[in-house]
Amino acid sequence: MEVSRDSRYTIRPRTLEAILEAALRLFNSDSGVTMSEIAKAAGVGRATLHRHFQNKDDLIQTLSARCMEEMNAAVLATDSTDKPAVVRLHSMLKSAIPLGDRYAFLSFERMEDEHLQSAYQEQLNWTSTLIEQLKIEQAIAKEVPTSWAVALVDQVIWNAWIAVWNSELTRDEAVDLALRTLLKGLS
Amino acid sequence: MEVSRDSRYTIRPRTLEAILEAALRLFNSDSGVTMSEIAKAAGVGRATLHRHFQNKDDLIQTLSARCMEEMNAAVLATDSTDKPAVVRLHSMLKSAIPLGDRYAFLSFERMEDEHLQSAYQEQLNWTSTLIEQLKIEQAIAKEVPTSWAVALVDQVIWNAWIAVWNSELTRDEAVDLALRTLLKGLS
DNA sequence: CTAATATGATACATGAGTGTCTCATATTTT
DNA sequence: AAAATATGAGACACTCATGTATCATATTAG
Repeated sequence: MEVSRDSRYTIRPRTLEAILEAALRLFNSDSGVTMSEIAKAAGVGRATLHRHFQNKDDLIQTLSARCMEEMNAAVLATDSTDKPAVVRLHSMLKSAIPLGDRYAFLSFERMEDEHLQSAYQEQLNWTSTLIEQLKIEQAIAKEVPTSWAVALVDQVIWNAWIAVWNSELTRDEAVDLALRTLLKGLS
Repeated sequence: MEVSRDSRYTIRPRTLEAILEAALRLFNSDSGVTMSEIAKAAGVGRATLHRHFQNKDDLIQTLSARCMEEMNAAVLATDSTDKPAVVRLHSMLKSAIPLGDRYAFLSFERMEDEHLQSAYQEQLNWTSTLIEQLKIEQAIAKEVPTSWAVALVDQVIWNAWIAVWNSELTRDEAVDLALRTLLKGLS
């Protein structure tokens, strides 16, 4: 990985991080950002961007892959299949909410790359399986469509991340509120 | 209202409807649609678009105003302040979910127009007030931040509309599921 | 039916974002 | 310190969406 467009140059770690960090932030507030804006926000020359990424799609793809890896690593690191589904959901939220911006980016951007798309689908399937387990353990009702539950989980994670980002809630408060909302609603 | 850019021409009702309908649909799937794409989807010449809308912002603004009116009319028509808050929430969902695409458009697009922005803020305040009433009537817990509840209502409406649009749920099923999710979560 | 006029198609000008290249400079490596 | 090399800045060409103007045609109004 990390193959630059122009093989004559090797991107410096700091440059790469600055670009991806700025790109993630800007894409989350406006999917129509220009390469110039990203370069400026990253404190990097516009030419450097084009030196290492063929085009915007290439940048998005690299960013998507990065986000996917981070999410998978974070969630799987704390997951333990043998524990009750509610516990698994809680630790999943605890891992995912701090990475809410990554999560949202993956949801928002349309992925043209097939490999990435199937990886994302796998992530959705992971959540589906967890939902099914929650149903078996009667933590959530059978009548609730799994697709509805999966979508709600996605949105609650995003909600929680926003709240933390706005300093409306602490990280732990957001996690608890998210779990509570999923299991018991607002009551 | 309905003042065209070029005062020499008066837009025909069918043309206006076709444009706004197509624009709403396309904007909801990609905020970066071009005027050409909108014209094509509306079955209208590109020139006609420019004849009646100064620019894309003008189109978005007109569309926003239209959506705002529809939402307000639909929600206020069935609202009755004297009824229990849960009943009001239910009828609000019933009115709003079929207009989910309008609702989402208003949430997604950043409104530069001050008048529209304050109108939208007023809508959010309306929801906030309803949430407060729900707290007083102990339908939802006091500890839940109102901002969290408002955001959740927004997202659940969008969720429900998507489910209906995908034919995963009937309109009534979606309304019930949305209400249930808000009040009792997935359990 | 006839006049008025909104629309479609086309051509054209403009501006913005993109992508490439070059060279001086800053940074890293040895 | 010296060599290697990644970066920044600027100039350039290219593409595409935007916006305007014109004229023939279709639609509507009288």
